[in-house]
Amino acid sequence: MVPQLALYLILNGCKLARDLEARLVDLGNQPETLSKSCDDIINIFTAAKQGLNNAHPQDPYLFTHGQPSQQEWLRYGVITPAMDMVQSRTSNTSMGGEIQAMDASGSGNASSSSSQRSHRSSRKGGEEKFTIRGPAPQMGNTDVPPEDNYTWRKYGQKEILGSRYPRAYYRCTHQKTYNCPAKKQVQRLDNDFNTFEVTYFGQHTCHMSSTAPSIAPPPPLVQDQMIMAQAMVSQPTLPPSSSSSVAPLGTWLSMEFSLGSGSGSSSGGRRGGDAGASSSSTAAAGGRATTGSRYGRDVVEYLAVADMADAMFNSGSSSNNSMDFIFPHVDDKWEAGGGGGDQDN
DNA sequence: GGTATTTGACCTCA
DNA sequence: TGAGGTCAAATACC
Repeated sequence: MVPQLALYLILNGCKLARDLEARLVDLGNQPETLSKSCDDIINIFTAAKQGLNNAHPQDPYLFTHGQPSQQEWLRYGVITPAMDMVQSRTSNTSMGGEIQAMDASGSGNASSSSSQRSHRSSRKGGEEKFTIRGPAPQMGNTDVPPEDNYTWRKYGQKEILGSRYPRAYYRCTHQKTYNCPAKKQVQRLDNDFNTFEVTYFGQHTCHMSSTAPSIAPPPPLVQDQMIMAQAMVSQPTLPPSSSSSVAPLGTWLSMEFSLGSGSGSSSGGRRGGDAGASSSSTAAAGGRATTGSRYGRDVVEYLAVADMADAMFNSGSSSNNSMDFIFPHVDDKWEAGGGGGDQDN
């Protein structure tokens, strides 16, 4: 029996390879990018291989229960700082699955001196946070942070001392309506323009409110699972020689799944016309960073994500391999020509 | 008109 | 005191 997640990784590795092949001509004069893409693919297959090697015959579906134990992670052979991070997060997950604690900002490569600085909020009360990293879209608008199925409103941007790129500040769109304290900061890495570092603060309470929209954003558990998948891809058990904890092409795969077959949140947002042209706040050229999506789209996206996550991690006894459910979406996306052009995140 | 982003000013804290 | 974080007026888009 093959762990489903290993299959997932293998398939994603194949897709990354195909993607690389398709872009080979364009990247012919970009050895660094090529090298990076190769690393990504190698990392994914390495993780998959280790997963296969460490899979226990009696435990074909490792993540059936959604929240694997430390032992399960270890057995799977993919325990890494990121896994540790996820593990700590899941272990601190309450019934509602809210984020309790996490700070992985120091676990990766030092992105910038400023990023090591404590945030204002953490100065105040040690507000819990967690950081994830991933590549900016390589096609289309590369300035938009990845979609995470919550709706965010940008409320500020700041040049950070020692950082080449500004930091953008977002808070939950429902902050006022539902008193949701969730926030996030998005910043490119100094040494890697193509990589975003997204730091989340606080817990989303908007989906808990009895008056909140009937269809809420994905439950944190789903997000945990998504992050697990990201971490699997971005933090395979490779020697720490890969100084970067970033996995450019693959890290946001699960995020991209959330885009479903649509053209990305931008098309559903109020700036549909800016699709593909919305820019970061720095690229002032008229566009705007559309970080959130309207609920109308979120509904569809969330349901798709939830179903896929469920299929990925909870397929358990089903003989009907859920991967068939998952990857057609991926294929759609892939075949959409890297459809990034229309995607806003 | 409603909702979003931009951006300079202000606030907070180490 | 200075850097990071937030506010809020101005502006843009639907």
